[in-house]
Amino acid sequence: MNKDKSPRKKGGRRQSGQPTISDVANLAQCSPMTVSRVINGEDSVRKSTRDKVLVAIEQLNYSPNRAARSLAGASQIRIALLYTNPSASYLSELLMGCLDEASKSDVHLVVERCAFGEDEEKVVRNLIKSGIGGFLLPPPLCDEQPLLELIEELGGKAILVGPGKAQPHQSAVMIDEYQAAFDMTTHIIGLGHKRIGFIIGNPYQTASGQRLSGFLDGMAAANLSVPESMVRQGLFTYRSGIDAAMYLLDQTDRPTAIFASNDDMAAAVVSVAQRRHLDVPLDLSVCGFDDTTIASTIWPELTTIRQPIQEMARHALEILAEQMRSARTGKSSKPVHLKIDYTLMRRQSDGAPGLARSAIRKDN
Amino acid sequence: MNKDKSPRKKGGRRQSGQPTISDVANLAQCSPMTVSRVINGEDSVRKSTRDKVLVAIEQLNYSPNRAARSLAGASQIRIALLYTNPSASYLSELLMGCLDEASKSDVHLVVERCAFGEDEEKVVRNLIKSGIGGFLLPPPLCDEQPLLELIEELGGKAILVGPGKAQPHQSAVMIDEYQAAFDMTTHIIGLGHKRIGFIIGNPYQTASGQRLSGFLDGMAAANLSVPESMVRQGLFTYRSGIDAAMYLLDQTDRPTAIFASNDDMAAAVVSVAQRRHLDVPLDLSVCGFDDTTIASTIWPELTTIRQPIQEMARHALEILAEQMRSARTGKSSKPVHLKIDYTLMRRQSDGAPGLARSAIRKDN
DNA sequence: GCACTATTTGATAGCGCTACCTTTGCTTTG
DNA sequence: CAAAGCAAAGGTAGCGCTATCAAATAGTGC
Repeated sequence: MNKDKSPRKKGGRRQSGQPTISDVANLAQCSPMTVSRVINGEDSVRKSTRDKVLVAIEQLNYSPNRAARSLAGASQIRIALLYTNPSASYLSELLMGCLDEASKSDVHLVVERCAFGEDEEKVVRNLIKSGIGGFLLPPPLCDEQPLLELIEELGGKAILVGPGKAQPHQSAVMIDEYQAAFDMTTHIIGLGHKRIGFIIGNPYQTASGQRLSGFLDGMAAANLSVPESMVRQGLFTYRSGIDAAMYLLDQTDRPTAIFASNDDMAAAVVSVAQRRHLDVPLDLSVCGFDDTTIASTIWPELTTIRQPIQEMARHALEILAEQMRSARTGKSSKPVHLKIDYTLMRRQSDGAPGLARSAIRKDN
Repeated sequence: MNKDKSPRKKGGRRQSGQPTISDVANLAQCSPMTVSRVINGEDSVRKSTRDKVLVAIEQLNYSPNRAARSLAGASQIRIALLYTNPSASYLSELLMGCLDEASKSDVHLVVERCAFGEDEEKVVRNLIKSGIGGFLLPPPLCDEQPLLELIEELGGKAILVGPGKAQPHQSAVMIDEYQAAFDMTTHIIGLGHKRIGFIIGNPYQTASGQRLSGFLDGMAAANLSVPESMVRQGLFTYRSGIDAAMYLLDQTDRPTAIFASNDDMAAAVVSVAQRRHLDVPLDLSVCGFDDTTIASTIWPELTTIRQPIQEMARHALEILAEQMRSARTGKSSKPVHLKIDYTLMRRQSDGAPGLARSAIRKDN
């Protein structure tokens, strides 16, 4: 009946001007259903047909209408992104990644604050009751065992973003914290440092332990000893970084480099050093971890480890959505543990120790 | 295959279990159409009927299905949130507010990076071509006249979030920058300071001028003079804050308080002060503006002005969506300029001018 | 070749809602 | 009292997509 590009017949209420699935079908000379199949990656479409459809999609610059899709498909997967500590930069990157993927895979994303240990349970219960089936948990929530158990008990699915260590029951997207710390340590050693201080992160987050191990093994691998006085506990906060830095720099044989388990503490180290008129990086190299905003705000900017948080978020959402979709059709799926590559961001806070540097060309 | 426990007649594909508009209509003994009218606040419904419907809605705890709504209504308002400088904390707050409101008012939100001055035009053109009708512009994009003109020219609508100054053609949601700076100045004076330094923000952002005026007028209102040596240009960056702080503190009669036009620069002031062994706030009070993450990360935490960014974002999106909706039905609407209240966040970086040590200790 | 599964494709019928038009039930008037 | 006017309610037909099932086509073994 409806022939073609006569855009409106009587009763036509179309307005968006966007091409529809039928437009594509017409161009590709097949039925809308087939186009739908191609879009949804079903594999019962012959290669030649699929290609024709793909070409038509490309040509029309078609993109499916979300509203129609979720109406018809009754799919509407709903996922909550829980957060506690609004470490803003982390959160916003996370958000960007999630948003992007959510709109791509047609997931309804709900962002909800979930105060650590407090009303946690209530929040989760409410969300599940309101139809949320999946949870995206960034640190430190992803390290909280009771929360994970609660979600599982209530029939929700969870995926962990950036946990220090993978859990057997939940999927996770993470970087190799241990390896990253190891690499950073090796990098510092490569600069010529031998006496290197380390500030441990919050002991309740599993990542802290991984980073510490990475550091220790990195030192061991270079046959460097780590006296007890060169390792100090911190809490991931700037304050704790100040205390730890003071302790480390008070040692009679002070370190020529300090590797802090996150950027906030590293920034604190820089501040303490400068108060003591130690030039960073000339007198003291400082390295952080995470590449949060503060790392590139302060001066000198921090050499640190960057996690591709946005990418991780995207993957996490994708995996979770996929698992939920297959769960709906009865299939159960095993937890996936995806490791993503990190980057060592070389900036201005590190260099060869002391005089050695001025003897060497100062080109970096 | 097992024929499932189909609780419905064949063809019934409902799954959500949520009540639909027809359920409400049945209960209220009227047609779905009437219910729709009530939901949409049309006024051609008799009071008695409307009440019956309202009761039914309440009873069933009905809420309309967004997907169906936007499919049928062909509404689907699409708004892009453009950003340049990923000042993460600002962005994430902005995002949270937008997300929340977007899902409430059924707006499709697209978040897009728009490099300052660079491919700006291309980004905007593409977005408009892809059906985006509205733009949410946070600083510094909201101060860029060419961008505003481009959007208007292409038929898009824009709303400015936190511009220094309202534009006659665009709606805006903002705080009173001038008044906030004035208040902060008055606050500092109230602490007992007389010699107060000021660091100006990036001269290309209109907010900078507003803040400066607020400061100057605040000083004038207290009959305090502002020697030229007490005001220094900055660029909103930490680096520029360091330079400005050094300049101000190098003056023979150095200030007892410094008010920086944003938190990054204020943090830099603290750092410089500490390097010179000036205690903050005992020897020098420091105040910032914006309440970004760094303000509460460093030690001492900064006293600063907090904008309720989330709330502003919510309002902005709401206003823009409303304008777009009415624009579609032919009505045109005047730009709205909404002023939101800010808060002076009192923290640890300010206090009465210290009497104790006036001389600079220069030991280690 | 023919019956008999696989594999692909197509037709149909909605998903829950609203635009648009028609009908109903009153008032207004001449 | 009929013609007309108007407000309130209902009916119909999709919005763009997918679930479901039926049809067509291709692939198999005897």
